[in-house]
Amino acid sequence: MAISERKKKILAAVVDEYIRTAEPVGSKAIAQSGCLNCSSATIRNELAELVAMGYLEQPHTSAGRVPTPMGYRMYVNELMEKQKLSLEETEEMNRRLNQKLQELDTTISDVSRLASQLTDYPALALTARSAVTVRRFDLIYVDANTFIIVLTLSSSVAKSKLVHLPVSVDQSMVQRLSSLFNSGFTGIEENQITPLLINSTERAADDTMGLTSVIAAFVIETLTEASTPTAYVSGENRLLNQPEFRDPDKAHRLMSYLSGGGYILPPAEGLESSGEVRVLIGPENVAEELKDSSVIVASYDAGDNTRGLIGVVGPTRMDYSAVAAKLSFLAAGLSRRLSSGSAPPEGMHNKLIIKGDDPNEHR
Amino acid sequence: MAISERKKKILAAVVDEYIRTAEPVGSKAIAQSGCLNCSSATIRNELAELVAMGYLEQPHTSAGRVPTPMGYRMYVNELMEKQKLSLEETEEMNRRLNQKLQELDTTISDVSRLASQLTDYPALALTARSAVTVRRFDLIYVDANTFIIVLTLSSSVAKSKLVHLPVSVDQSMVQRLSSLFNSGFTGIEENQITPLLINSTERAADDTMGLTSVIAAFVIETLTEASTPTAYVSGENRLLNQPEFRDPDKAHRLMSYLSGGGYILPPAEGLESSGEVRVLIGPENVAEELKDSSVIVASYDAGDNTRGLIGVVGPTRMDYSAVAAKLSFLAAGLSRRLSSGSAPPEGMHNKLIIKGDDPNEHR
DNA sequence: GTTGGCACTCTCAACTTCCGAGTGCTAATA
DNA sequence: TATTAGCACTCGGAAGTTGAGAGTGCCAAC
Repeated sequence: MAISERKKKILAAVVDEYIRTAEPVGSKAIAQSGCLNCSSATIRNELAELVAMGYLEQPHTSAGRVPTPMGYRMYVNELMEKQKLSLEETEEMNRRLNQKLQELDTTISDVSRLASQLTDYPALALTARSAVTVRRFDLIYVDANTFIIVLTLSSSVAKSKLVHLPVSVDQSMVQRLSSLFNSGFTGIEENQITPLLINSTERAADDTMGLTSVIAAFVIETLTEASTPTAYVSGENRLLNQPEFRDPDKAHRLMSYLSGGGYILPPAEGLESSGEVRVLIGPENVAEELKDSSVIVASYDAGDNTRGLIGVVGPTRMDYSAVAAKLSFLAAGLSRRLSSGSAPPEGMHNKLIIKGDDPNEHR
Repeated sequence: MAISERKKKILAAVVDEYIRTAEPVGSKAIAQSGCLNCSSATIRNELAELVAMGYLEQPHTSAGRVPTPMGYRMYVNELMEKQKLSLEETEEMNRRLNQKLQELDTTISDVSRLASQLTDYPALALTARSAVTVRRFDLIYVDANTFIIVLTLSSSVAKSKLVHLPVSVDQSMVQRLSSLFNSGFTGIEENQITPLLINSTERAADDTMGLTSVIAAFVIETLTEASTPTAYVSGENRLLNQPEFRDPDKAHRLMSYLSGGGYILPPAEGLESSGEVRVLIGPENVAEELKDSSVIVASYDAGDNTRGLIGVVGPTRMDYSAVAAKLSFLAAGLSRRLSSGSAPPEGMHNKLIIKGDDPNEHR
């Protein structure tokens, strides 16, 4: 059965009102809201039909109506007015985003924190790096017992490590290893680093002290770390602001789940363009713990064909429109700053390093 | 007025029982617990006096007694039996500690998570690095537009950064800068890096492209970061396990405070030897938000004359004895692994890098 | 100094009552 | 045929009531 225009309006009104008040919505409230010119009785009839159709439900006879997941779905897909952020809001967000991105390194987890602050829901951020390889090796000889490994990754990040040795090495050995690693270990992914490769390098370098395996271990570690998606969760405690989580047990369940990490995300994969937003309502989530919560995620482009996610978790009664707008904005801002060219994500703070900043900015 | 031996026993019994059950403790319960041979009436008399002395209080007439902060303080200082960890417990903790420390980098925040898991309270870890300087500079020339900065810090950690340039530089310039920084910027603290110093270096290097300031900025950033204490909080949500935080508002208040970072710690400074434990009970805390919670912290030695803290937060009704034992053990373990010599905290995973591992281990 | 006994207090859980919001239905109306 | 006004009915939740039980303080006896 098709849903009439008026029913849509009524459904939208119910969802809006419920999002605002967290209380079941009665026919009278809708009649008074003024967007329809008809009496509460008419609306009651319509409401009854919307219940029959599965868009709404009643907690009990003679309470107001509450949207079902199906109702929210309809709302998200067709009814809600896509919220435009006000000028002040975008400025505020830009300001804070810039501020965050000026700090180094922990960018992504900071953005997750920012998302949580802006939406007042728990937020999560997921990096999803794809294949990373070593582009270049440098070994710096410090003294007979110490050298530094410097790896330049395909993602244009340099990682280094200081190694102390219980035995002494000479400079020529370090040099030999450096060139061997540069030819043998660059451009390959972590899973292509086999014991065989390590052994042959060790023999070729005439290394009897196990230096090769130290270096190889660092390479494997670094590549694994760089290509493993990690999830950052922040603001779990904001859940307690929501009336539906006044039950400490319920809140605790979800919060532990969230703290546990981001097993939330399998269903959220497959977002294409950055800034695109996906909404998962209640039972649409695969995780049991999320079956009566909603997740909103936006994807961002981190360069190198990799994309990450930022999102928030809340009760099904979420302000989908506002949250979606904010996340989308954040994701887009993040993409602009991270993806363009192959500039390193960290430290765009200096004027000199201007590669691929926001193309809309005139400088 | 001095407190009699029997009163101490009774007080200890009340605290123990209250820690166990979170319910006010009645005279009968103590009489039956069997550690005193006297009737409940006698105990009632003693209890009344303990109330008068300020060690206990009654939520209302005709409820059992509950310890006051002063009562807890007495308990912690004199009465509680210092809990010994069982063999299984220490083994389990060692196992997990080793496991954590094999992973790199995020060690401290991992240990905080571990502390939270072990105690089932929210935990925090604070690094408190002191003055850090650069010990050595290396600039690696990659191509005309790219070079890598490698800083070796006095804390025996190497930090690196890949720099892309919009202009081209020649190798000799990079070399010049490298030696200038090595002579001018090593061994000094962040606050000694003045615009004057930067300017003179710039002129000496004949650098018209601002490379000097890029490098200097990275140095400042790195030193600042390395010497700024950071706090990691984990397991905030475990608070909800405690009956005293069943009120979501109360829980929320404390959790937000914790998520905000570690302003908790000023009062906890001044712990000397590592593994030493300090207990702050209720109003002894300076932070308003902690006035009816307790904090237990243990200090660890991170080498280089720096010490950090790990601790947990919970209701005043905490199992002080068990928690203190566990934290002390964790802190000691952490110290052993971090402090000895100047071995880098990260990556003890390889047999080769054996500097200053647990001296009790025979290998 | 210790104990048993007893009257008293106060909380908490269970139960009851009652109000009002909101419904569904019916009959009247446009 | 769609809408509206009116009305009886339902049900949840707040407020009030009650009773049981745990625990106390105090007194008199040991």
